[in-house]
Amino acid sequence: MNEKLLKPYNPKETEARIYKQWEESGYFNPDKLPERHKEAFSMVLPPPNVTGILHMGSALMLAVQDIIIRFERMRGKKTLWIPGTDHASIATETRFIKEKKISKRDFTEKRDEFVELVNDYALSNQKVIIEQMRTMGASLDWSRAAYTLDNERKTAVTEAFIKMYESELIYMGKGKIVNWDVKGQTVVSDDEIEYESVKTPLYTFRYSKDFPLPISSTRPETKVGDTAVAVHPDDERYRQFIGKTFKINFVDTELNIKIIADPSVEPDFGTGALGVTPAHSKIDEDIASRHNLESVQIIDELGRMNEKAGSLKGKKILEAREIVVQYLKDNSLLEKEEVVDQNKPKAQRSGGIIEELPKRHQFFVNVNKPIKERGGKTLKELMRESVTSGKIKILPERFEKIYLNWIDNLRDWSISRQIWYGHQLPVWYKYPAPTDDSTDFFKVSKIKPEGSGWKQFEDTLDTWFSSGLWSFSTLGWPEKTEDFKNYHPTNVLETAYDILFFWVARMILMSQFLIGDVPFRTVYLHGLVRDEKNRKISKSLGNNIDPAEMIKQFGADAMRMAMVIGTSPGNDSKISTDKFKAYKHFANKIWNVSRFVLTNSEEIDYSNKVTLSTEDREYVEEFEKIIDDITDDMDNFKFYMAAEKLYHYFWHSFADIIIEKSKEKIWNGTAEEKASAQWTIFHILERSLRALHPFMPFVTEEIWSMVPIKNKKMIIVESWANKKYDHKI
RNA sequence: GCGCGCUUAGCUCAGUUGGUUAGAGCACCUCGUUUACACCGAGGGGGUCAGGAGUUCGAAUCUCUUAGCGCGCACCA
Repeated sequence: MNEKLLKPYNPKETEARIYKQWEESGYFNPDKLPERHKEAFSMVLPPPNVTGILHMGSALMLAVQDIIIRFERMRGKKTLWIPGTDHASIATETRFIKEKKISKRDFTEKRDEFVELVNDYALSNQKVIIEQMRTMGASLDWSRAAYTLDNERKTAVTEAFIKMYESELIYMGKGKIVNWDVKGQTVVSDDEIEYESVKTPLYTFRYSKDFPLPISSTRPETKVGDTAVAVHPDDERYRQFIGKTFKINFVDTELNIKIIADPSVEPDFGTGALGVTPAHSKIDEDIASRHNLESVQIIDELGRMNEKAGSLKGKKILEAREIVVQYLKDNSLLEKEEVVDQNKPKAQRSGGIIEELPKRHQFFVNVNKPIKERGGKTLKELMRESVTSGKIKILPERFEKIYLNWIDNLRDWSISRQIWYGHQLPVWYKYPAPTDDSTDFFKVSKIKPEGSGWKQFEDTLDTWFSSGLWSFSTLGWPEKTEDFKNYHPTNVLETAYDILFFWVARMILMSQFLIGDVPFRTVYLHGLVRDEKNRKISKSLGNNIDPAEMIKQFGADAMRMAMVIGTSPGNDSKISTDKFKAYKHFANKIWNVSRFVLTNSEEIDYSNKVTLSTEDREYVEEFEKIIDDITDDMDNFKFYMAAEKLYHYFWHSFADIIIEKSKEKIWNGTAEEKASAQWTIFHILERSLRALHPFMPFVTEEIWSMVPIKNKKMIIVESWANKKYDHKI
C-alpha cells in the first residue's frame, strides 16, 4: 500500500512528474511505441498563434485531441500527433506594434531589423504556449514540432507557390480591386472582412440639373469617380438614354457619364439607375469590364480623396461626403434622403474600414481555372468534390452544407499582404518596376535570378497560405519522407468551426492540388467556449478564464473533463469555475475509490479462475456493456457522452453501489464471497482506469503505478478497457 | 435574398433510426458522520419538451405552420 494514497489526491505534486515520465518513455513518438502498435493514426494540432498565452479554445482543442490520440494509442494504433505554432503574420505583427509601441515608419530602410524583433517576440511567446500545452497533458510528439515560419515550412511554401504559379493558379492582378484595410495598411481576403450593420442615409440625386436620370448612393463622395450609369435593358423609363454620353461638372470635377444597359441592374431598387464607380466597387468593376469603361481611382490608401477628385483632394472620406451632400443641397440636386440599413465592411483583425480600391502587383489564387494535372477540374470543384464524394466527412454534418454554400460563392483568393512578418513572395523584379504592368516584368523563383538589379517583392503571403500546407508540410513535404508516406492523409482534423473557411477549406485546396489527395478523412468541429453569461470570451470583455490558472487550482484532469463534458459537437459551450470544481472532486473520488479497492483486495492473477457470485457476474457484465457503449461513443466522436457515462458509472454505480455492497462480503462473508467481491472491485477499477485514462491521464497514470498487476506497462500504452482489446496481463 | 441551427427542470445541456412513468450535472430541500472519500452518503421537490395543426396504435423525436433567438454566405445603387 503506497503511502501517497492515504492523502487526498494532489494534482500539483503529480502532474509535472508524470508528464516528464511520459516524455522520457518516448511514447509520444510513434517510432518508440511498443511492438503491438502497427496501424498508423495521425493528426496535426491546429497550431496556436504565437501572439500570447493559451486561451480556453486551445484548452478545449487540446483536451479533445489528446482524448482521441490516447484512445487510439491504447487501441494499439501507431499514433502520431504533431505539435506546432503559427506565426500568424498579421495578428502577430499588429500585436507586436501595439504592445511595444513601435512604428513601422521608424524602420523604413530597416525591414530585416524589424522582422527580427517581431520574430524574437514571437519565439518568446511560443515558449510560453508550448509550456502550457504540456501542462494540459497533451501527448504531442515534440520531436516533430513545427513552426509555420521555420526553414522547412519556408521550403514548402516556396514550392507550393511556384507550383501554383506554373499551373497558372496564381496570377498577378493588374490593378484588380482589392479589400484595402485602411487602418492595417494591407490587403485582406474576403473572409477577413466582418460586417457591422448600421443605419445610414441613402441619397437620391442627379449629377447635374441637365442630367436626365437620378441615382441613389450611400456614398455620394465616390460619385466623382463615376464613368457610367447603368440601367436594366428592359427598363422602359430609361431606354431612350442608353448609349448616350453626358459631359457634366460634378463638385468641380469633369465627368463623362455613359448610359449603359446591363442586366445585373435591379429596376426596382432605388431609382433603377446605378452610378458605376469602376475603381471602388467589385460589382461595378465587373460591369465596367463588360462595357469597356474607364476606371478612375479617387480614394487613396490612406482613405483620402486623391488628385482625381478635384477640389475634394486630400479630404477624408467623411469630410468629402459632407461637402458633396452640401453641394447637392446648394444646387438643388438632392431629391430624397432616407435612412437605410447597411452592412459596413470592417477588417476583422484591425477593426479598420475596408475600402475597395484597385492595387497593382497583387497576387491571387484563381479558383475557377481548370487544372490540367487534375483532370481539368478547378480548385473550386476539387474542394467541393472532396466533401460531396464522402472522401472527407465533416462532423457535425450540418457544416458540410455551410462549407458547400461558401464554396459556391467563393471568389479568387487574394494572397498578397503588406505585412513584413511572414513568408515573402518568391517573386522578383528589376527595380524600378515598370509602370505599365507588362506581362513578364517579374520572375517567380526560389532564389534571386541571375543578373543585377533584381529585387524581391516586399509583400508577404496571407498567413493561411502556409497554414493550408500544414497537413503535409509538417510531414516533410516536398521531400518524399517516410513520415509523409506513413501518415498522410491524416485521419482526423479537430478544430473550431470558426476557421472552417480560413483553414479547413484552404488545406483541402492545397492538398488536392499539390498532393492530389485529401488532407484528412474526418473533420470534427467543436464550438466556441463562452462564459456563463454566454458571451464570447475575449480580452476586451475581461471575462477570460485563464486555463493555466484553472489547472493550478483544480488540476489538468479536472480541466479536461470540464472542457469536454457538456460540449456537444459544433455547439458553443459555456464554462464556469463550478464545472472545474465538480471534476476536481471526481479526480479525488477516483483516488479514494482506488485507496479502498487496493487496501481491500489483492493482486489479481487473471490466469487463476475465480468463481463469481451471480451478483458480481452481473456487475461485471453490466460494466462490459457500458464500456462497449463508451467505445461506440468514442468512435462516433461523442466524447461528451463517453465522459459523462464514465463519470456517472464510476461514481454512482461502482462507488455507491458495487463497492458499498462489497464491504459486507469482504468483511463478513464466506471465503468464496470475499474472493468474488475482491476480484470484482479490483477488476472494475483496473478496467475503469484504462477507460478513464484518455480523459484524465494524470490521476489514472499515478494510480496505475500503484496497482499490483504483473508485467504492467505505463497506462498510456496499456490496452483500452474494451474486452475486444483485452490481451492477457 | 439564399442557406443552416436553436427553443426540454431555477441554470447548463443530453435525449442515436418515433416505443413504458422525459434524463444528467450544478443549484435547492430533508436526513445521516468511529473505520475509502464531507472533495461524502441516503432520500426529495421541480418540466403542457416555445405555440398551433397534421401523420401515426403511439411524437420531445417525422411533416407543415407561427413566434422568438442565433449563425454562415451574398446583397448593400
